Amino acid sequence: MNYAKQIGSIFCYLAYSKTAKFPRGNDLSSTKVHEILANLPLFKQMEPEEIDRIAQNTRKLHVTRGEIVFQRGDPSHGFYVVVHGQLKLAFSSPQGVEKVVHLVGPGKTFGEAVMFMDMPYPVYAQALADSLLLHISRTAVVEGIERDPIFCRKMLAGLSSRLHSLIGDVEGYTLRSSSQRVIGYLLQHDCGNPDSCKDLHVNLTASKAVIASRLNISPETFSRVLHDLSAAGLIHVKGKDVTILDMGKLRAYGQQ
Amino acid sequence: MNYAKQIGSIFCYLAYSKTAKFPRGNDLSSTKVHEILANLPLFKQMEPEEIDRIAQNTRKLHVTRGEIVFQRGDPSHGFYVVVHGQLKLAFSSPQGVEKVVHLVGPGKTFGEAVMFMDMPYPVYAQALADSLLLHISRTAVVEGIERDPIFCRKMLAGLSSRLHSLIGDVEGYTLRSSSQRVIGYLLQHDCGNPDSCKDLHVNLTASKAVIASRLNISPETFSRVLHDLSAAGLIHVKGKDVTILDMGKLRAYGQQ
DNA sequence: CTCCGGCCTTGACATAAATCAAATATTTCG
DNA sequence: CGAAATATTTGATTTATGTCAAGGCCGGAG
Repeated sequence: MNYAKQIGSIFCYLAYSKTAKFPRGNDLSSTKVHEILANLPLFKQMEPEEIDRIAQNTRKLHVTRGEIVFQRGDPSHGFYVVVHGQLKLAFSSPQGVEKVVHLVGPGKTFGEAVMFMDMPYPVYAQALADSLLLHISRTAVVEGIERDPIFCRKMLAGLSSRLHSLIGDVEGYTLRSSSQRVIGYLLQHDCGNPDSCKDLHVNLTASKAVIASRLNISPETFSRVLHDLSAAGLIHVKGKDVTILDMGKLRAYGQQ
Repeated sequence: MNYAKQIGSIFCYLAYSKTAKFPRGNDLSSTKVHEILANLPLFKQMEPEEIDRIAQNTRKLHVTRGEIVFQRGDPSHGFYVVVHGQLKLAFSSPQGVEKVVHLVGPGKTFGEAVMFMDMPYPVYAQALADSLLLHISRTAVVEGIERDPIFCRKMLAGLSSRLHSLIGDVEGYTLRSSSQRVIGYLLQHDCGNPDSCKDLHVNLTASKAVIASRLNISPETFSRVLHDLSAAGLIHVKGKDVTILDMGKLRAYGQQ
């Protein structure tokens, strides 16, 4: 069975050189909200006038690197879409240790779950890079659900898949060693056909410390694991570029 | 701030002496499915004829202690309600180590999330005691969603709260020590007003080994933590009965 | 009652991974 | 460009928790 698939989605924050679903170079702040929304899978099926209704209740949000979008404990009034940039969702212990739960990149949404409950955010959100977000208000979503069962089903599907990936995370945290988690993370890039991926190039989208936290290991351990895998000739690391030299052996290494 | 609330819901499987929402002594297999459904929060708002429609697509399921309800990898065709009894959801590593993700007791549901995706179960379900389950078919749910936006919202709320509690679990696993997790588990029984809970009695609903697995610690460590807390005069343990002797100190002990 | 088998506890020991500390890279920015 | 800040690596040490092993307890079967 496919190891990467077993591991689930702890490891969904690698990116080939260009993942951007939105134009990058030009001025996005002038892009019509409607356009962006219409391109999200969540709204794909919607009538234009419905999307307009949503757009009416959507506001653009520019955040700079390091900026906090919301704090743990804040009340939720809607959910967010990342147009470009990257954010982390994390909590910190009383002693100040930080744990990254999730990394969110372009085209991805976050905060849906909290929106549906009368509960404050259990995590905080911080921008890892200057980013453009959309904030879609709860009322628009609730209306959308009343009106459109398909939208509702998509919302359910979205939550379900988030839940599924969290289960994968829990499995990783509880059942796998630190090196297995790192390997699973790298193998996330497994393309369907392993044979065609003899020499796979991978790009870490965040600082190694952040990724380490996401994998629930210390930066030191992360560094050491990468070192060991390099020494074993399984990967090659140059800065944020990781080349998988031997997919099969890497997968096998993770199995034991 | 309230520690137990921070910890979230790793720890939702303690029970006061009687939690049963369903009659216990008499023959439940003759109870009308309709009745049981109508008492679930999920279906509370529904018209009787709608509930009938659901009941039409529901089947009763008797399982005996140790029986597997579904395996990891099985396809999902609906979700389950526990009428009475108890189940565990768990996965096991290639090396055969088992990790309990969730304990499900009377009145609770499981398997909703997987139902909404085209994915096999990521965990398996096994009865910890002889149990009566209902299985509600996916088609009934999908129909219900089409027809009734309120039902849809409740489904969303249910998934959201599951997600929320999983986040709490992740927080526990990654940020707390083993003794903190045990304490959080015990404090789950925090009633709203701490002053009125000077002497709280708690009952472990599953074997200590299962609970230890749920908390992601070895049975030995679990035993030792309980021992230490007893030695410190914070709790008193007699078999599966745990008495919290000093709530405040127990909470403080967990804080550091 | 009393014997058996599964659970639980306790102790001794092993170990993965964290922490601490210091040396290098790498990036940022005046 | 070059200095300061930040990120990463590497080594030495500590520590929490797991593993192994043995003994005790308790509840059910006979």
